[in-house]
Amino acid sequence: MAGSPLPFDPIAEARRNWEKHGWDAEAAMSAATSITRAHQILLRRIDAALEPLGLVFSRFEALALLSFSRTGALPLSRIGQRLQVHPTSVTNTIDRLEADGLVARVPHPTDRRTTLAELTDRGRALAVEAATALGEVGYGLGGMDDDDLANVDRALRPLRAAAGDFSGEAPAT
Amino acid sequence: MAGSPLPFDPIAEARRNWEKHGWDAEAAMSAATSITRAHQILLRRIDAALEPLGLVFSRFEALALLSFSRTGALPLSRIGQRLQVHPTSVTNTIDRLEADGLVARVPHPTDRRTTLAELTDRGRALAVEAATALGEVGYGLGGMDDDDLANVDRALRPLRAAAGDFSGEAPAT
DNA sequence: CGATGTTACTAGGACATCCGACTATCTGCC
DNA sequence: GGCAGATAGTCGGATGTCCTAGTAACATCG
Repeated sequence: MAGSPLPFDPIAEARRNWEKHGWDAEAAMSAATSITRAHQILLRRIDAALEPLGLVFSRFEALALLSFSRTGALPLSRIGQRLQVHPTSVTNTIDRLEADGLVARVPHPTDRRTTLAELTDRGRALAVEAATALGEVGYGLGGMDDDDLANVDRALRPLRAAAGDFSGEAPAT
Repeated sequence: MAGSPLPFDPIAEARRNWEKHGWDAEAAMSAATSITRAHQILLRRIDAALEPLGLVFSRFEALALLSFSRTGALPLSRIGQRLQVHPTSVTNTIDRLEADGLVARVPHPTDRRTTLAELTDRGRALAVEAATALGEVGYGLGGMDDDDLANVDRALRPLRAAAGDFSGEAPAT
Protein backbone atom coordinates (compact mmCIF):
# COMPACT_ATOMS: atom_id res chain seq x y z
CA MET A 1 0.00 0.00 0.00
CA ALA A 2 2.67 2.45 0.99
CA GLY A 3 5.67 1.46 -0.99
CA SER A 4 8.30 -0.38 0.98
CA PRO A 5 8.20 -1.07 4.69
CA LEU A 6 10.16 1.16 6.99
CA PRO A 7 13.23 -0.02 8.84
CA PHE A 8 11.95 1.53 12.07
CA ASP A 9 8.75 2.11 14.00
CA PRO A 10 7.17 5.28 12.63
CA ILE A 11 5.36 5.98 15.89
CA ALA A 12 8.47 5.74 18.00
CA GLU A 13 10.18 7.95 15.46
CA ALA A 14 7.36 10.49 15.62
CA ARG A 15 7.64 10.52 19.37
CA ARG A 16 11.35 11.22 19.23
CA ASN A 17 10.72 14.10 16.90
CA TRP A 18 7.96 15.43 19.12
CA GLU A 19 10.30 15.56 22.07
CA LYS A 20 13.18 16.95 20.08
CA HIS A 21 11.07 19.84 18.86
CA GLY A 22 9.56 20.53 22.24
CA TRP A 23 5.99 19.68 21.22
CA ASP A 24 4.20 18.53 24.30
CA ALA A 25 1.86 15.66 25.11
CA GLU A 26 4.06 13.23 23.27
CA ALA A 27 2.74 10.33 25.34
CA ALA A 28 -0.80 11.14 24.31
CA MET A 29 0.27 11.65 20.70
CA SER A 30 1.94 8.30 20.70
CA ALA A 31 -1.02 6.50 22.20
CA ALA A 32 -3.46 8.22 19.86
CA THR A 33 -1.36 7.32 16.85
CA SER A 34 -1.09 3.72 18.03
CA ILE A 35 -4.86 3.48 18.22
CA THR A 36 -5.24 4.97 14.78
CA ARG A 37 -2.73 2.57 13.35
CA ALA A 38 -4.20 -0.43 15.15
CA HIS A 39 -7.59 0.42 13.74
CA GLN A 40 -6.18 0.64 10.25
CA ILE A 41 -4.45 -2.74 10.52
CA LEU A 42 -7.53 -4.32 11.96
CA LEU A 43 -10.00 -2.99 9.47
CA ARG A 44 -7.83 -4.08 6.60
CA ARG A 45 -7.55 -7.62 7.88
CA ILE A 46 -11.18 -7.91 8.79
CA ASP A 47 -12.42 -6.58 5.49
CA ALA A 48 -10.03 -8.90 3.68
CA ALA A 49 -11.53 -11.85 5.53
CA LEU A 50 -15.06 -10.70 4.73
CA GLU A 51 -14.43 -9.73 1.14
CA PRO A 52 -15.10 -13.23 -0.28
CA LEU A 53 -18.50 -13.09 1.37
CA GLY A 54 -19.32 -9.71 -0.08
CA LEU A 55 -19.37 -8.04 3.31
CA VAL A 56 -17.46 -5.35 5.13
CA PHE A 57 -17.14 -4.99 8.86
CA SER A 58 -19.88 -2.46 9.37
CA ARG A 59 -22.41 -4.53 7.47
CA PHE A 60 -21.36 -7.64 9.33
CA GLU A 61 -21.85 -5.85 12.63
CA ALA A 62 -25.41 -5.03 11.69
CA LEU A 63 -26.05 -8.59 10.61
CA ALA A 64 -24.63 -9.94 13.86
CA LEU A 65 -26.74 -7.59 15.91
CA LEU A 66 -29.87 -8.70 14.11
CA SER A 67 -28.92 -12.34 14.55
CA PHE A 68 -28.86 -11.86 18.30
CA SER A 69 -32.24 -10.20 18.50
CA ARG A 70 -35.20 -12.32 19.46
CA THR A 71 -37.14 -11.78 16.27
CA GLY A 72 -34.31 -11.10 13.88
CA ALA A 73 -35.61 -7.58 13.39
CA LEU A 74 -34.71 -4.24 14.93
CA PRO A 75 -35.56 -0.59 14.34
CA LEU A 76 -32.84 1.22 12.45
CA SER A 77 -32.52 3.62 15.34
CA ARG A 78 -31.67 0.81 17.74
CA ILE A 79 -29.04 -0.47 15.37
CA GLY A 80 -27.46 2.95 15.32
CA GLN A 81 -27.43 3.16 19.09
CA ARG A 82 -25.88 -0.23 19.57
CA LEU A 83 -23.31 0.16 16.85
CA GLN A 84 -22.75 3.77 17.89
CA VAL A 85 -22.89 5.17 14.43
CA HIS A 86 -24.77 8.04 12.85
CA PRO A 87 -28.35 7.45 11.69
CA THR A 88 -27.40 8.19 8.13
CA SER A 89 -24.73 5.53 8.31
CA VAL A 90 -27.35 3.04 9.37
CA THR A 91 -29.52 4.01 6.44
CA ASN A 92 -26.58 3.44 4.16
CA THR A 93 -25.64 0.12 5.73
CA ILE A 94 -29.17 -1.22 5.59
CA ASP A 95 -29.57 0.03 2.04
CA ARG A 96 -26.73 -2.20 0.98
CA LEU A 97 -27.75 -5.18 3.03
CA GLU A 98 -31.20 -4.86 1.59
CA ALA A 99 -29.87 -4.59 -1.95
CA ASP A 100 -28.00 -7.83 -1.33
CA GLY A 101 -31.11 -9.52 -0.03
CA LEU A 102 -29.70 -10.00 3.45
CA VAL A 103 -32.24 -7.90 5.28
CA ALA A 104 -35.65 -6.49 4.45
CA ARG A 105 -37.18 -3.24 5.56
CA VAL A 106 -40.54 -3.79 7.19
CA PRO A 107 -42.78 -1.24 8.84
CA HIS A 108 -43.01 -1.21 12.59
CA PRO A 109 -46.34 -2.70 13.71
CA THR A 110 -47.40 0.19 15.90
CA ASP A 111 -45.03 3.12 15.38
CA ARG A 112 -45.34 4.35 11.84
CA ARG A 113 -42.23 6.45 12.11
CA THR A 114 -40.12 3.40 12.61
CA THR A 115 -38.67 1.00 10.08
CA LEU A 116 -37.47 -2.42 11.08
CA ALA A 117 -34.55 -4.15 9.46
CA GLU A 118 -35.40 -7.83 9.37
CA LEU A 119 -32.95 -10.58 8.68
CA THR A 120 -33.71 -12.78 5.70
CA ASP A 121 -32.78 -16.45 5.70
CA ARG A 122 -29.79 -15.68 3.56
CA GLY A 123 -28.80 -12.89 5.88
CA ARG A 124 -28.95 -15.12 8.90
CA ALA A 125 -26.91 -17.82 7.19
CA LEU A 126 -24.34 -15.36 5.93
CA ALA A 127 -23.89 -13.87 9.38
CA VAL A 128 -22.87 -17.27 10.69
CA GLU A 129 -20.52 -17.83 7.79
CA ALA A 130 -18.95 -14.45 8.32
CA ALA A 131 -18.54 -14.98 12.06
CA THR A 132 -16.76 -18.22 11.30
CA ALA A 133 -14.50 -16.57 8.77
CA LEU A 134 -13.67 -13.81 11.20
CA GLY A 135 -13.08 -16.24 14.02
CA GLU A 136 -10.53 -18.00 11.86
CA VAL A 137 -8.46 -14.86 11.58
CA GLY A 138 -9.08 -13.86 15.17
CA TYR A 139 -10.98 -10.76 14.12
CA GLY A 140 -7.81 -9.38 12.67
CA LEU A 141 -6.02 -10.00 15.93
CA GLY A 142 -4.62 -13.40 15.09
CA GLY A 143 -1.39 -13.97 16.93
CA MET A 144 -2.51 -12.31 20.11
CA ASP A 145 -3.27 -14.58 23.04
CA ASP A 146 -6.02 -14.09 25.57
CA ASP A 147 -3.79 -12.02 27.82
CA ASP A 148 -2.96 -9.70 24.97
CA LEU A 149 -6.62 -9.35 24.10
CA ALA A 150 -7.58 -8.65 27.68
CA ASN A 151 -4.88 -6.00 27.83
CA VAL A 152 -6.38 -4.26 24.84
CA ASP A 153 -9.81 -4.21 26.42
CA ARG A 154 -8.41 -2.97 29.68
CA ALA A 155 -6.16 -0.33 28.17
CA LEU A 156 -8.94 1.21 26.12
CA ARG A 157 -11.52 1.05 28.86
CA PRO A 158 -10.66 4.46 30.38
CA LEU A 159 -11.17 6.09 27.01
CA ARG A 160 -14.49 4.45 26.39
CA ALA A 161 -15.56 5.23 29.93
CA ALA A 162 -14.75 8.89 29.41
CA ALA A 163 -16.88 8.85 26.28
CA GLY A 164 -19.79 7.52 28.31
CA ASP A 165 -19.88 4.00 26.96
CA PHE A 166 -20.64 2.63 30.39
CA SER A 167 -23.09 3.86 32.93
CA GLY A 168 -21.20 2.88 36.02
CA GLU A 169 -21.19 -0.80 35.26
CA ALA A 170 -18.70 -2.91 37.07
CA PRO A 171 -15.71 -3.28 34.75
CA ALA A 172 -15.92 -6.78 33.31
CA THR A 173 -12.75 -8.06 34.88
CA MET B 1 -25.02 11.27 17.09
CA ALA B 2 -26.85 8.06 17.75
CA GLY B 3 -29.93 9.09 19.60
CA SER B 4 -29.77 8.57 23.33
CA PRO B 5 -26.92 6.92 25.19
CA LEU B 6 -27.25 3.30 26.19
CA PRO B 7 -27.65 2.21 29.78
CA PHE B 8 -25.02 -0.48 29.27
CA ASP B 9 -21.74 -1.12 27.54
CA PRO B 10 -22.55 -2.24 24.00
CA ILE B 11 -19.31 -4.15 23.68
CA ALA B 12 -19.83 -6.15 26.84
CA GLU B 13 -23.35 -6.82 25.67
CA ALA B 14 -22.11 -7.99 22.28
CA ARG B 15 -19.71 -10.30 24.01
CA ARG B 16 -22.47 -11.83 26.09
CA ASN B 17 -24.49 -12.45 22.97
CA TRP B 18 -21.51 -13.96 21.21
CA GLU B 19 -21.06 -16.46 23.97
CA LYS B 20 -24.73 -17.17 24.30
CA HIS B 21 -25.01 -18.03 20.63
CA GLY B 22 -21.86 -20.08 20.59
CA TRP B 23 -19.97 -17.80 18.20
CA ASP B 24 -16.32 -18.23 18.93
CA ALA B 25 -13.38 -15.89 19.35
CA GLU B 26 -15.41 -13.60 21.56
CA ALA B 27 -12.29 -12.26 23.22
CA ALA B 28 -10.89 -11.22 19.87
CA MET B 29 -14.23 -9.79 18.80
CA SER B 30 -14.39 -7.74 21.95
CA ALA B 31 -10.86 -6.43 21.59
CA ALA B 32 -11.36 -5.63 17.92
CA THR B 33 -14.57 -3.78 18.64
CA SER B 34 -12.90 -1.85 21.44
CA ILE B 35 -10.22 -0.69 19.08
CA THR B 36 -12.77 0.34 16.50
CA ARG B 37 -14.72 2.26 19.06
CA ALA B 38 -11.64 3.88 20.56
CA HIS B 39 -10.61 5.06 17.15
CA GLN B 40 -14.01 6.55 16.53
CA ILE B 41 -14.00 8.44 19.84
CA LEU B 42 -10.50 9.65 19.24
CA LEU B 43 -10.97 10.83 15.72
CA ARG B 44 -14.08 12.73 16.66
CA ARG B 45 -12.34 14.57 19.48
CA ILE B 46 -9.23 15.29 17.52
CA ASP B 47 -11.07 16.60 14.51
CA ALA B 48 -13.23 18.73 16.78
CA ALA B 49 -10.10 20.29 18.25
CA LEU B 50 -8.65 20.92 14.80
CA GLU B 51 -11.82 22.12 13.17
CA PRO B 52 -11.33 25.79 14.19
CA LEU B 53 -7.98 25.69 12.43
CA GLY B 54 -9.42 24.23 9.28
CA LEU B 55 -7.55 20.98 9.65
CA VAL B 56 -8.37 17.33 10.15
CA PHE B 57 -6.09 14.76 11.70
CA SER B 58 -4.65 13.33 8.53
CA ARG B 59 -3.69 16.74 7.20
CA PHE B 60 -2.19 17.66 10.55
CA GLU B 61 -0.10 14.52 10.52
CA ALA B 62 1.37 15.47 7.18
CA LEU B 63 2.09 18.97 8.40
CA ALA B 64 3.78 17.64 11.53
CA LEU B 65 5.90 15.27 9.53
CA LEU B 66 7.07 18.05 7.28
CA SER B 67 7.81 20.25 10.28
CA PHE B 68 10.21 17.66 11.59
CA SER B 69 12.10 17.23 8.37
CA ARG B 70 15.35 19.10 7.96
CA THR B 71 14.30 21.15 5.00
CA GLY B 72 10.57 21.26 5.53
CA ALA B 73 10.06 19.29 2.36
CA LEU B 74 9.54 15.61 1.63
CA PRO B 75 8.64 13.47 -1.39
CA LEU B 76 4.99 12.46 -1.34
CA SER B 77 6.03 8.85 -1.35
CA ARG B 78 7.96 9.28 1.89
CA ILE B 79 4.96 10.90 3.49
CA GLY B 80 2.87 7.92 2.54
CA GLN B 81 5.39 5.49 3.98
CA ARG B 82 5.70 7.31 7.25
CA LEU B 83 2.00 7.89 7.68
CA GLN B 84 1.29 4.41 6.37
CA VAL B 85 -1.40 5.45 3.99
CA HIS B 86 -2.07 4.78 0.33
CA PRO B 87 -0.32 6.94 -2.27
CA THR B 88 -3.64 8.24 -3.52
CA SER B 89 -4.49 9.36 -0.01
CA VAL B 90 -1.31 11.35 0.09
CA THR B 91 -2.18 12.99 -3.20
CA ASN B 92 -5.53 13.94 -1.78
CA THR B 93 -4.09 15.22 1.50
CA ILE B 94 -1.45 17.30 -0.20
CA ASP B 95 -4.00 18.62 -2.69
CA ARG B 96 -5.97 20.10 0.16
CA LEU B 97 -3.01 21.41 2.07
CA GLU B 98 -1.79 23.03 -1.09
CA ALA B 99 -5.18 24.55 -1.81
CA ASP B 100 -5.05 26.08 1.66
CA GLY B 101 -1.59 27.46 1.04
CA LEU B 102 0.01 25.34 3.75
CA VAL B 103 2.35 23.40 1.51
CA ALA B 104 3.63 23.82 -2.03
CA ARG B 105 4.45 21.16 -4.55
CA VAL B 106 7.98 21.56 -5.88
CA PRO B 107 9.85 19.30 -8.25
CA HIS B 108 12.58 17.11 -6.88
CA PRO B 109 15.99 18.52 -7.84
CA THR B 110 17.33 15.34 -9.38
CA ASP B 111 14.55 12.76 -9.69
CA ARG B 112 11.96 14.02 -12.12
CA ARG B 113 9.44 11.40 -11.07
CA THR B 114 9.33 12.80 -7.60
CA THR B 115 7.34 15.71 -6.24
CA LEU B 116 8.21 17.32 -2.96
CA ALA B 117 5.66 18.77 -0.59
CA GLU B 118 7.25 21.82 0.97
CA LEU B 119 5.92 23.58 4.02
CA THR B 120 5.03 27.23 3.56
CA ASP B 121 5.48 29.73 6.37
CA ARG B 122 1.78 29.56 7.09
CA GLY B 123 1.92 25.81 7.08
CA ARG B 124 4.73 25.73 9.56
CA ALA B 125 3.01 28.19 11.86
CA LEU B 126 -0.29 26.35 11.65
CA ALA B 127 1.35 23.06 12.52
CA VAL B 128 2.57 24.56 15.77
CA GLU B 129 -0.83 26.02 16.52
CA ALA B 130 -2.49 22.71 15.83
CA ALA B 131 -0.03 20.79 17.97
CA THR B 132 -0.80 23.16 20.81
CA ALA B 133 -4.52 22.77 20.34
CA LEU B 134 -4.19 19.01 20.30
CA GLY B 135 -1.94 19.01 23.31
CA GLU B 136 -4.60 20.88 25.23
CA VAL B 137 -7.08 18.09 24.67
CA GLY B 138 -4.49 15.39 25.16
CA TYR B 139 -4.84 14.23 21.59
CA GLY B 140 -8.35 13.14 22.35
CA LEU B 141 -7.11 11.15 25.30
CA GLY B 142 -7.64 13.81 27.94
CA GLY B 143 -8.34 12.22 31.27
CA MET B 144 -5.87 9.40 30.82
CA ASP B 145 -2.69 9.60 32.86
CA ASP B 146 0.75 8.52 31.73
CA ASP B 147 0.20 5.00 32.97
CA ASP B 148 -2.99 4.69 30.99
CA LEU B 149 -1.26 6.00 27.90
CA ALA B 150 1.65 3.63 28.31
CA ASN B 151 -0.80 0.78 28.68
CA VAL B 152 -2.37 1.66 25.37
CA ASP B 153 0.97 1.67 23.63
CA ARG B 154 1.93 -1.59 25.21
CA ALA B 155 -1.36 -3.34 24.58
CA LEU B 156 -1.37 -2.48 20.90
CA ARG B 157 2.26 -3.24 20.35
CA PRO B 158 1.76 -6.96 19.55
CA LEU B 159 -0.72 -6.03 16.85
CA ARG B 160 1.56 -3.49 15.26
CA ALA B 161 4.47 -5.87 15.54
CA ALA B 162 2.50 -8.54 13.71
CA ALA B 163 1.78 -6.04 10.95
CA GLY B 164 5.47 -5.41 10.58
CA ASP B 165 5.65 -1.93 12.03
CA PHE B 166 8.91 -2.73 13.74
CA SER B 167 11.93 -4.44 12.35
CA GLY B 168 13.15 -6.08 15.47
CA GLU B 169 13.69 -2.87 17.35
CA ALA B 170 13.94 -3.10 21.07
CA PRO B 171 10.46 -2.47 22.42
CA ALA B 172 10.47 1.01 23.90
CA THR B 173 10.00 0.16 27.56
C1' DC C 1 -57.98 18.96 21.33
C1' DG C 2 -54.19 21.25 19.57
C1' DA C 3 -49.53 23.52 19.81
C1' DT C 4 -44.88 22.35 20.91
C1' DG C 5 -41.16 19.34 21.24
C1' DT C 6 -39.08 14.90 20.40
C1' DT C 7 -38.01 10.93 17.66
C1' DA C 8 -37.32 8.18 13.18
C1' DC C 9 -35.61 8.03 8.85
C1' DT C 10 -33.89 9.78 4.39
C1' DA C 11 -31.88 13.00 0.83
C1' DG C 12 -27.95 15.72 -0.55
C1' DG C 13 -23.29 17.07 0.12
C1' DA C 14 -18.52 16.98 2.04
C1' DC C 15 -14.48 14.12 3.12
C1' DA C 16 -11.12 10.48 3.73
C1' DT C 17 -9.55 6.00 2.26
C1' DC C 18 -8.72 2.40 -0.69
C1' DC C 19 -8.09 -0.04 -5.31
C1' DG C 20 -6.99 -0.49 -10.23
C1' DA C 21 -5.11 1.59 -14.10
C1' DC C 22 -2.06 4.84 -16.54
C1' DT C 23 1.93 7.90 -17.58
C1' DA C 24 6.49 9.30 -16.73
C1' DT C 25 10.99 8.16 -14.92
C1' DC C 26 14.70 5.85 -13.09
C1' DT C 27 17.61 1.37 -12.51
C1' DG C 28 19.82 -2.67 -13.51
C1' DC C 29 21.79 -5.73 -16.52
C1' DC C 30 22.54 -8.05 -20.96
C1' DG D 1 22.78 1.55 -25.84
C1' DG D 2 18.49 -0.32 -24.78
C1' DC D 3 14.87 -3.09 -22.83
C1' DA D 4 12.51 -5.17 -18.67
C1' DG D 5 11.19 -4.15 -14.17
C1' DA D 6 10.58 -1.09 -10.29
C1' DT D 7 9.12 3.45 -8.50
C1' DA D 8 6.43 8.09 -8.24
C1' DG D 9 2.37 10.41 -8.69
C1' DT D 10 -2.36 11.14 -10.47
C1' DC D 11 -7.07 10.13 -12.19
C1' DG D 12 -11.53 7.89 -11.89
C1' DG D 13 -14.49 5.03 -9.28
C1' DA D 14 -16.38 2.82 -5.19
C1' DT D 15 -17.20 2.79 -0.06
C1' DG D 16 -18.00 4.36 4.45
C1' DT D 17 -18.82 8.12 7.76
C1' DC D 18 -20.43 12.34 9.18
C1' DC D 19 -23.31 16.76 9.06
C1' DT D 20 -27.30 19.69 7.87
C1' DA D 21 -31.85 19.86 6.63
C1' DG D 22 -36.33 18.24 5.89
C1' DT D 23 -40.57 15.29 6.28
C1' DA D 24 -43.51 12.35 8.90
C1' DA D 25 -45.32 10.72 13.12
C1' DC D 26 -45.58 10.25 18.10
C1' DA D 27 -45.95 12.42 22.83
C1' DT D 28 -46.72 15.80 26.22
C1' DC D 29 -49.19 19.12 28.47
C1' DG D 30 -51.97 23.23 28.89
